[in-house]
Amino acid sequence: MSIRTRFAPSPTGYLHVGGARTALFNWLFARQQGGSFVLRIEDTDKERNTDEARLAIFEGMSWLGMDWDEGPDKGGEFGPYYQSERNEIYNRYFEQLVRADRVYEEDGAWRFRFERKTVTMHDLVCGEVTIDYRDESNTPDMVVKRSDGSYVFHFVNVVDDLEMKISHVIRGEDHLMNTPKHLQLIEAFGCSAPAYAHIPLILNADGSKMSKRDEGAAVGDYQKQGYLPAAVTNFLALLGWNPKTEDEVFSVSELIERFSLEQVNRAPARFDIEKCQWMNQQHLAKLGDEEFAAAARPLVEAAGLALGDQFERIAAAVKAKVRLLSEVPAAIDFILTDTFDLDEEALEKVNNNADIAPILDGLADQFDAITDWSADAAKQALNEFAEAKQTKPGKLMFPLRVALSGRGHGPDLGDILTLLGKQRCLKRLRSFVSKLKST
RNA sequence: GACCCGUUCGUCUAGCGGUCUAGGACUCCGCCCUUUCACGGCGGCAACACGGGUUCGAGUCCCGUACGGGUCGCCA
Repeated sequence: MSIRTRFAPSPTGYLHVGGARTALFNWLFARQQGGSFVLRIEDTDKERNTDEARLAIFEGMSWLGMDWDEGPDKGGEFGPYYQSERNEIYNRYFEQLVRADRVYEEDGAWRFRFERKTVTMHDLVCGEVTIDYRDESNTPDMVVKRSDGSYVFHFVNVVDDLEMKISHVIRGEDHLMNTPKHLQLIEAFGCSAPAYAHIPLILNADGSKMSKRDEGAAVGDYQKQGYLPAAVTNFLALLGWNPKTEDEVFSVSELIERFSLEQVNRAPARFDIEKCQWMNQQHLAKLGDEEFAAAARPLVEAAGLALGDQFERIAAAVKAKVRLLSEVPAAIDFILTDTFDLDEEALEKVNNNADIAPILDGLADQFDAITDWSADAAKQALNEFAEAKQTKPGKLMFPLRVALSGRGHGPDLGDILTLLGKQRCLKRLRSFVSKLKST
């Protein structure tokens, strides 16, 4: 029996992180088991479907690195993979229900007649769950075909999973109560059911249900804010699943290797953006300089900054210092351009030392005397100067940092000195001194 | 309301009857490293929802209560 999983979103909005995580669990499981991962678009709600939403699904999936073996634009043995194109198949299955007298008409719609008995499912995550269908008030016969002739979700979803030979249905817990309905339908078709695994939902930080519109709900936003797909994947995987080790930072292939449905939790998890950012920082730090520069480039360009020919080195100087790639432009703008803001707080800190202006002025002279500029040469000059002034070099480094970069945080001072070069350092130092005097 | 599922630090979680004076991670705080900024290292604060059982022994099993989530559509 081959392992086949699927992700079956409906194109009615952007790709939601909850949906992405469902897709991820299916994808990880399929990849680990050497099975197939199918993408099926459930576009039966003509009113709400949009092309934009359909594209957002493809883009989100691709960005996160979840490739599908069968699906739209890819084809496969069990297509078509848009439900809107599968009507003949549904008609066939519906006829079967008619012949077996399992459906009846009501107001033009067709209802499926449940068997009035208890239905037990064996969920891979939730365990054994029994629902009593003898209680008719709680489980009214469900509509499978609308009065306009179209089929509803429960029907098409079940038919497609059967037709596409899906072996494991991994979906959100919001479908748990639907499963006995699906089981009854499958039984009526005389087929055997796939295995089910219902994974807990993702909640907002305050514990409320996470839905569209909520902060951090759209996968596309993570891309815009400069998250690495591998970091988001890693974070999402750890929400409701644990790898049984104390490590938390995993590459995608490590996740595939370790994933297991048995280790999926049953309680819903809250979405903690702080930890997600930390995770991103961890993944960012593991990148090579070249990779990091390539990942940061589009965001720096989008900020309207000219890259210059030293971009890779400049970007590398802040690699271990940012949590999000979107922080990169503001972290290096003072190197790429000469017009940048002076941080008031940092300036105030420097001004706390009333005697600093003449000292920095003297340091500028010292720098000016350097013929062969380098970070080491500049630091040596700084040391000698500090000694002459009977102060510690460390005392001068923060003011120098602020003078050169306009802020208190940033790349290593040595990197700043090198990347800026002698002339720009001198100019900034002098102009900063004049600002100090005038304050 | 009915029916399901759940409940360990603020958050993500380890724990599957004794090894738990409950472990790890994020956040926060302190120290160290760093002549600067970070990274990093070390340490600290902080949890078994509550009440009954079962048991020699319960965070771990059972039952209630409370709380949270889900589902009750001709949406998916």
